[in-house]
Amino acid sequence: MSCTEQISNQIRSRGFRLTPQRMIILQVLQHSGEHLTPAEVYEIARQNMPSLTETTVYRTLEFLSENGFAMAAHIGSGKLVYQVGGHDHHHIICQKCGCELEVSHAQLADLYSALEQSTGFRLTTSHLTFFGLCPHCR
Amino acid sequence: MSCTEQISNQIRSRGFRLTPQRMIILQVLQHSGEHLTPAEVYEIARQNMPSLTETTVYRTLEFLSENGFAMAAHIGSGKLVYQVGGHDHHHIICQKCGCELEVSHAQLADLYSALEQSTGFRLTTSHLTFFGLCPHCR
DNA sequence: CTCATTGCAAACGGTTTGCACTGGT
DNA sequence: ACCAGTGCAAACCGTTTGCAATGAG
Repeated sequence: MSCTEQISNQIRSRGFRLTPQRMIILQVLQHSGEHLTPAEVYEIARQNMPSLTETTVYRTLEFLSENGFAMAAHIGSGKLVYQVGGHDHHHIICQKCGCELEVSHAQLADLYSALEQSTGFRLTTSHLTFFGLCPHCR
Repeated sequence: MSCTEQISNQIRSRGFRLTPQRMIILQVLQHSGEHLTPAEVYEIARQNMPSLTETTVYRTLEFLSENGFAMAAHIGSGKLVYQVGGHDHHHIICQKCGCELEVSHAQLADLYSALEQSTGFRLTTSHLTFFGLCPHCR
């Protein structure tokens, strides 16, 4: 059973309705693997379902993240993005040229446990964005 | 000479004009010590200068951060905030009750140098926001 | 059949822009 | 006197909302 099917079943079994809109948006997120803005999701999903509205994309993304089917994160510049699955990673963005580098969550694991210990919080942040100057621009 | 005066002189000596609006906005940032949203700056500054417009606040804050007189950062929920000085700190926000905890930059210093080493970037991020559950809500 | 979900259109909040006026240098 | 900086009003973009119609269960 594909991963999308797993989620589909969960949606139904939790008493929500599995609409074509939800399936397509899920597939878009799943297929891209990356984090997408609502506008990006809309653009892609629309190709399979021209009748889809942006409103529904917003509502569906909120629905998915509220119920743990997708994750929402604020990426640099304050844009909201969504992604499925647990591919935890972070970004470093160069302030000058705009290039991006991915940082695995493993590199932050120590920091996370140290912070959890010192603050008592249980951390769930799924995405951090660091800014700086890349080797080329510094 | 006060810190505001230092900046004032720098503004003039770099060929920019030192307007009452810029002085008041600088004082607001300096006095608060915290990071403020443009709207908050506007609200406070307006008390001393009722004729001040929100447009000017936006343009002045951009001017200040572009020229290194203030720092801009994206805080959780994608809001843009500004602050003066180098009071580097970060926040942990509880997803449930919304309470905030300040995290000193010292706790992240090790991570920063490790990241700089492994990526070659020179990091300048002035503010990170972590999300999680506070001791009370977890 | 019922109610969750959708589409449409309109409102919203934060931010940006064009343009004429003002005031710092 | 000149031009950087301001105020005003209107545009802009991403997001949210009210309401009637639809379609999944």
